[in-house]
Amino acid sequence: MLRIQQFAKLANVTVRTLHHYDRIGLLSPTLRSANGYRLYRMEDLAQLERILFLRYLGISLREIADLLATGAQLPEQDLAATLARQASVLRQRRDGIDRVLHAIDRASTAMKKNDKPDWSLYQTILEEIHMQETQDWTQKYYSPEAQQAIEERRPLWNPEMQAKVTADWQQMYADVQSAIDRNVEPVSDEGKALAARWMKLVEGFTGGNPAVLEGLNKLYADRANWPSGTVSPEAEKNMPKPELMIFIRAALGKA
Amino acid sequence: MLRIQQFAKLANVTVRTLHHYDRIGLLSPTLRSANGYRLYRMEDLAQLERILFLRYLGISLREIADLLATGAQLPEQDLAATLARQASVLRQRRDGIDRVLHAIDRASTAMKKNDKPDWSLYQTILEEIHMQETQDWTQKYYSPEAQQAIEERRPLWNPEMQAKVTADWQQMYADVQSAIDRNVEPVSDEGKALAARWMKLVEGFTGGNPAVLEGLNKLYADRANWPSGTVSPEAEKNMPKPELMIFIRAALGKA
DNA sequence: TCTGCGTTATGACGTTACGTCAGGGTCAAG
DNA sequence: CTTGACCCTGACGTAACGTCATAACGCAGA
Repeated sequence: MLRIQQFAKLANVTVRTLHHYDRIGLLSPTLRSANGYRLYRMEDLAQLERILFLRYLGISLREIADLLATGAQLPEQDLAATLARQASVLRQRRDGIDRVLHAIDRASTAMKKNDKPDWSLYQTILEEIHMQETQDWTQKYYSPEAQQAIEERRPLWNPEMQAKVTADWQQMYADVQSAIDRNVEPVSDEGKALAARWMKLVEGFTGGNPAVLEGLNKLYADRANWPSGTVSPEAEKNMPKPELMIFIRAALGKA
Repeated sequence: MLRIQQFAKLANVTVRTLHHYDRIGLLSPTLRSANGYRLYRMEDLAQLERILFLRYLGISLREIADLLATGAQLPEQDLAATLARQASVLRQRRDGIDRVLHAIDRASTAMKKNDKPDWSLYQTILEEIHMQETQDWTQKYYSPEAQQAIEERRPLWNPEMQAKVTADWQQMYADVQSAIDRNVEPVSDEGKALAARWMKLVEGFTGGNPAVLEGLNKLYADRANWPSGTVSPEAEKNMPKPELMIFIRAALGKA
């Protein structure tokens, strides 16, 4: 039975933080004394520590509340698994920083050799930073295994490759649209051929890994919640229209 | 001559961000068109990239503005040095994450062996996280060399060592206070002996490294700006009173 | 018993770095 | 001459607390 300050000291947080967590319903003390004082127990400390760890991972208090609410039901068995998942998040972050460090190194040595104008120097570094930032928020969609798989295929993604893939998809969309316009049946031979070609392109990104595919689907399903600006206006135009997706799903016999 | 959206796209930021930076005076376009449109030049892009990089390092926009204002005067010569300093910040962060990862690992294997209550599991991890967080904001006081020196001496710091050092300092303060109470002259033999003992204790932390000592002094000099809560109430009591410092400085012939 | 200091509670405004409308001009194209 | 795509300037919203302000609680010493 600890009063708020004692408790705060144990967990290395401020009293105000505990007040805040109480107010937003993230962590309320198990009981109040007659005079209204918050009284915490060791049980609360364990919960608070879970919270603080998740906070360290960069998860918002809102999401932490959700995780803890739904996660509390789960059997304790996967505590190790959870820890492993969280470790993988940290590894991602560490590797991201490492890549930025390498970018700095490259820029630094490049600068020593030929005295380039310094502005192009930051260019590459910031590119790396931006990649890392966008990657950061996709973490919640991909499983650790999927992320690792993506990571392994990363070296394959250079600008020209990127350009070719974009062109391929453009052609793909055009062809499917054409099929729809011509009232081609999804289950026809042409429809099935298109679907096969589509899956082939998807495989180009997933590398045939089902975990990656699953993450990609989750990511797409939640596209309403994408932070605005993640998809540039021109990329927006390059996204498949829903009717194309419906056609392909039909051709695959999935709906 | 780019208009705001074009410019934003080049730097991978939103238009709103540029508006914000303009308003707070962090980055204003070199000129405005007759109709009031912001017009940016490549020169501005270079500046923005410097800003974004510093932002990535976790520096507040306010501090970035200060850095850029004072740093602009400096000769360009130390661009490489600046970059090196910034890289060292990132290395610190990466290593911090690494330590947390190791803590997770240790906790994880410990859990596999004997099924400890899981709450003690997070304890050690969070200790590591907290250390890393406090270390994070001391970065601005210590030079990269000093930080590295501290890092190297890190293994020496275990809890009992910590306890002994604290006790030593307590005794030190008491003895100096006693000397002051007895009206001992700072320049007397006793005063000089106390000062020598004091410096010896300081050396216990600095390891005799002048860079570390300098950082420590900066840190102490700016103690008015320490985020509240960094020093726990009891540690507060353990801090040397200003008169003690004055006595020692006098004994060292520094004032 | 009164006084004083430390602790606690609630309420409310401040902060950082923008996001997100709202209301209203600009400009080239159809 | 009206779109549609950009641009402007407010101005309020957000997240996770920090920082007072005000008031009651509690315990020790005079």
